Order: sequence, then C-alpha cells, then structure tokens
Amino acid sequence: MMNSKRLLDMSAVGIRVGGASKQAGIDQHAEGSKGRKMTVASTADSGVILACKNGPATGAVFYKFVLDDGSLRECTRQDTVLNVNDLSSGREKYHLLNKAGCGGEADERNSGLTGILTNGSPTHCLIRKGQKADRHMHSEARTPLVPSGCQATNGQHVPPEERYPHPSSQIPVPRRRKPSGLADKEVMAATVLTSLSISPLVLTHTQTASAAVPEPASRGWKEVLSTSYSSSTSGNWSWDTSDQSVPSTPSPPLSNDTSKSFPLSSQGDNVIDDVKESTHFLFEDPIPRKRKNSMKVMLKCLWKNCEKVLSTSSGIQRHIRTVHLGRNCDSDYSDGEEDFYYSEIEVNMDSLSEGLSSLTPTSPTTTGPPPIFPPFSHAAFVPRSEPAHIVMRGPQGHAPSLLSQSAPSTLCHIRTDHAYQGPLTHIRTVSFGEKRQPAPHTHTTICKTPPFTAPLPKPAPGTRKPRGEAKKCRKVYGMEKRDMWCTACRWKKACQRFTD
DNA sequence: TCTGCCGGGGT
DNA sequence: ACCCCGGCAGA
Repeated sequence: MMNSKRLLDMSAVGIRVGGASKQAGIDQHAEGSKGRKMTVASTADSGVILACKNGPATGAVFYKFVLDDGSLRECTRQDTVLNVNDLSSGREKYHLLNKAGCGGEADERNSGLTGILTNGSPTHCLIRKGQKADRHMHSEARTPLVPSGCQATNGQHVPPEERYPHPSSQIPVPRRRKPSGLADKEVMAATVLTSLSISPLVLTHTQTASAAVPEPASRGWKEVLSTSYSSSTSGNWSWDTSDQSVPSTPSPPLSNDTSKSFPLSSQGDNVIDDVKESTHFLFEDPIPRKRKNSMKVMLKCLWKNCEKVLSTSSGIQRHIRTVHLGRNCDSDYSDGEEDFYYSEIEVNMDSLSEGLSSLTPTSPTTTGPPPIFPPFSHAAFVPRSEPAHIVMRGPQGHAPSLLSQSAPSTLCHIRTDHAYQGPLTHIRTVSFGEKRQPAPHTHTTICKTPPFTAPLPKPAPGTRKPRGEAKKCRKVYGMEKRDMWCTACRWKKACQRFTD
C-alpha cells in the first residue's frame, strides 16, 4: 500500500509519488472557500514541495514545485495529467493528477497521504489507514484535518480541545445513523464486498485508470473507496476494508500510538468508525444467547448513585442520555457525543418475582416511568460481563472530554473468567475495545470501590459453561495423539488451548 | 451419539 | 498439584 501511488485530492489536485515508499507530510493553509492556498510538503527526502493556490475569481489553480535540485516550477490546473518526471531531476517520478470535482467523489482509495486537505468545500476525513500523523505534518494542518466535512454534517462547531478522542478505554459506538434506504445499504454492502474481493493490484490499476474513466463508470468505485476512509461527506457511513474488528487477526498495537495519533490526526476516526459499525450492530442486534432457567439479561446503569436497570440497550441509553447527560427527554436526538455506562447483568427473575412482580421490565418505548429495581442483591443479580462503557462519538470523533471524566468511578471488572464469556460479550467482539484493554486506565479491567466486590457466589448449580465453538484438542489431535492435548483436555477439563 | 467439561476422587 | 474419570448436558 505504501508503495502504491499516492493521490492527494485537494478538491482538484492529486499528487502521485510513484514507487517511492515515503510518507507525505502535509501542510495546509486554508483561506476559505473562495480563495485558497494550500501547500503540500512532500516526502522529506524527496525535496519536493507542492504549492497550490487558485484565485477566487478565476478558479485557476497553480501548482508550484520545488524540485530536488532546488528549482521552482509552476504549472496550471489545466495540466490534467502531468508527468513531472521531465521536470524533476529524474530520480523519482512525480505525477500530478488533476481530478475534476471535489468532495467525496474523489477517488482516495489508494491515497498514501496521511491527511486530506480541505478547501472549504465539502471535504474529506481521510487519514491513511494504519498511519499515524506524520511527524512532518505541520501544526497548521491539524485543525483543518479534523473532518470538517463531518462538521458540516451536523452543523456544529466543536472546540478544538474536544475534537480529539482522549485515549481512554471507552468503547465508541456508532452515532445514530440517519435513516437511509435499505437499498442503498445493500448496494453499499455489495459494492464493498466486491471491492474486498479484488486484489490491491487490481485496485491500483483501476485507480490509475479511473482518471480517464467516465464518471458514471467510476462513480461506484469512488463512492465505495471514498467511504472506505470515512470520508463520505454525509458522515453516515464508514467502512474499512482492513478488518480490524476481527479479534483473531492480530493488529499492530494501538495502545502506544493512539495517544499520539488521536490528537494529531483523524486517523482514529477510521478505527472508531469501524467500531462504531461493530458496536452498532451489536447493540442493535445483539447475539442471541441461551438463557438458562429464569435468568434474564438486564442492563444496569453504572452512573454514580444510579441503580437504574432496564431491559434494553436503547432504554438504558435513553435513560443515560436523558437523566445523566441532561439531554432532552422528548427527543431522541443525539449529537453523537455521549458516554453510556451500563453493565449487563443477569437477573434471576424467580428471585425477583416475589417483590417485583409488579415491576416487570418494560420497554423503553412504553410511556410511563421505567421500572426501578431496588438495590441489587447477589441472590438476584449475577453480573455477567464487564460493564459496557459506551461512548457515542461525534462525527468528528471527538474526545469524550468532560463526559468521560464525570463517568462513574465504580466500574468493576466483574467476572474474570473470560473462558465463560469469550467473544460472546460485546466488548470482546469490538476490536477497538480489545486493543485498548491493556491500557492501564481501562475501565473494564479496573476495579475501584466496586459495588460488587463481595465474593461472587459460585454460579448457581446448573449454570454450565456453554460449549465452545472452537475445536478442542480432542478433535484437533484425535485420540491417537492424546499426548498432544492440552493438560486440561487430558484431564477432561475446559480446554485451555482452544479457548473460545 | 459425540463431545466438552464439571465435579469429585485418588495419588 | 497432578491426574483420572463418571456423568451431565449441549450439539
């Protein structure tokens, strides 16, 4: 990917550095939508600087190059495809791709840039996947690099200090997507799948050709590819071809980089958006699990001094939004920057039935006050999983800021026997949360003044660990190679090698 | 019926 | 602690 050509879409301009695996630093000076002046500092060792400006009236674009030998060259936008090889010293080839249009139509699929410049028009939120903000990136570029296109989406202006996600353990969840046509989603999904099935080589070729492909033919690609980097100006869709949400696929650790890259770039947006999608589906469509006996999964608000228990995630989120976040009770509106702290618990309805027979959980959609359960008793509540600390991030991928700081401090890792939970808990299915778990401040693993610190009662008789999906030693090695089994398997205990 | 694994016992 | 196994329960 790094050696793929690089396209910088400055609403009209792409710069392609062929063959060079260097990371481009970006400097940007935005001067509004009319007059604009942008400067791109290319690779440090290439010595190439591209300056772009256009006049407010003429719209003519001039590109200024500082070549390796120090000479200056200028060209105009009309040079649709300019091979700068003949301009340069010949050591490297620099291509200029002048792309028509601006905004999300640009093909950014193979962009090797760490950021996309904005120019006042609907802009991108493009950060090259897997790259943190380049050290060459100038400070001036940072703020504009915040996906201003997304800002335009909700029309809100957020102070800069709130724009960048604080590297915390919070699990971001998707902001509410605006309803869109099902057909659109299906088309999008199909197109994304199609794009995934095509090798990067083909993509590169397609990308190269796309400059000359008529718009209708390349539009589908461009839409998909642009959304691959969360650059859709609508801000309603994001997808990434690098499946970071698969826990079984080891990814480069984020723990160290996130703290740096988050404040510096919008790279986190991609990741966050990934998680957003994952968690969105997880919450919208939780994996059905077997419930034994009369155990029912409830969601308990973990806000301080709040014992609210609701039966649905939407209900608990609404509760948090309205009660703790002070949102408008009447509106389901979410500005996308909310912290949701709640824990999934199992409620023994039998134990509750005596005193709470009249307080059966109600759907949050029903009018009237939601049920409030009395303080928990361990006889009735069996914590099932880590508390779900959910952060609704804004379109800018802002830091949770104050909301997180006011978060409950009593989060507790309730049950550590992950073998019993495995990927079943929604936290563990979220790659982002998974990566962040080692963070020392991870809420889900820190136990402070926990409300459930009392020795947990053993699982009630009859509660058995659900069978794992993974093949165990017995199946993998067979009876003949029993000596290759893990010890637990040999002892007919829970397999330790192939945990779920 | 196969398989995972809990619970219990033996050393 | 290590090892084994009866038996339960899910697939």
